[in-house]
Amino acid sequence: MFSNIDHKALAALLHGQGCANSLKTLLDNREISSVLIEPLINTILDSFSLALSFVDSPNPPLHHESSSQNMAGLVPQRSSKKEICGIHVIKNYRDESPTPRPDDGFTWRKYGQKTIKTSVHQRSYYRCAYAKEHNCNATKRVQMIQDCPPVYRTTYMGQHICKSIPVYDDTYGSEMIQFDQVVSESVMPIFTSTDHEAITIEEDKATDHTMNQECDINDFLVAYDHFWPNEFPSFSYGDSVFS
DNA sequence: TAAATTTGACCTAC
DNA sequence: GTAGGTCAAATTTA
Repeated sequence: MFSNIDHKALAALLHGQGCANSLKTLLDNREISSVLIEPLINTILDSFSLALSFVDSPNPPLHHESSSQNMAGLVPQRSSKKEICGIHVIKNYRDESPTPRPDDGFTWRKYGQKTIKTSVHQRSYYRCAYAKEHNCNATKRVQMIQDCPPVYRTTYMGQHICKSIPVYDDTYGSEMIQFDQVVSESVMPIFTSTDHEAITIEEDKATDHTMNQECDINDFLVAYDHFWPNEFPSFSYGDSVFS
């Protein structure tokens, strides 16, 4: 089952989900008041930051002091999530485009490919192209998880410290991640980019039994084809910006 | 010809 | 012993 940290990350996400629901209710009722809305938005953003921090960082930042009290009880601490050589898994994205998207804002170099026992598809391994020059430890794994339509899972690991220039507008920061709507209580919330293009986040284990068992509540999938045709909402992770 | 990719071998954790 | 991850030589591509 989930670790204590996973529970806290989930709790943070659910907290943000609840606030997103409240925000939606306000908007539905045309109660467009900054006094009401801003605290909710701040709390939602903090929920994301905190949830990510449980996964990624021993010292998670809180972007909005104004709402940090709302997250009382969700004390950040070092994630107990699976580590490989001290590197934390960061994100999984599901790419429903015919080919895995290479232009995620960083330059990658393929260094390996393996047939995975639990999947008929091979898994490709990439590391940052500047791994040696800048001692950047960022890596990613790309694996097809479905033939029709082609679906790829990309798992990002480590942090980019190479300061490579993201393809997408850097004006998006972590604070630009926002909830647009919440589909249901049983579905993870939806990210949107700044043009409000919906990005579905699915909990992985419940739906993908063909993959190997690397995913937990912290790993989620994003429909790339919803994501990439528009400006990718880069989000900060420590000193890195993930796109 | 340099850079990128492929692929079999090797290493390590379980 | 097995499986996943990485290395590095060989091969391909621009």
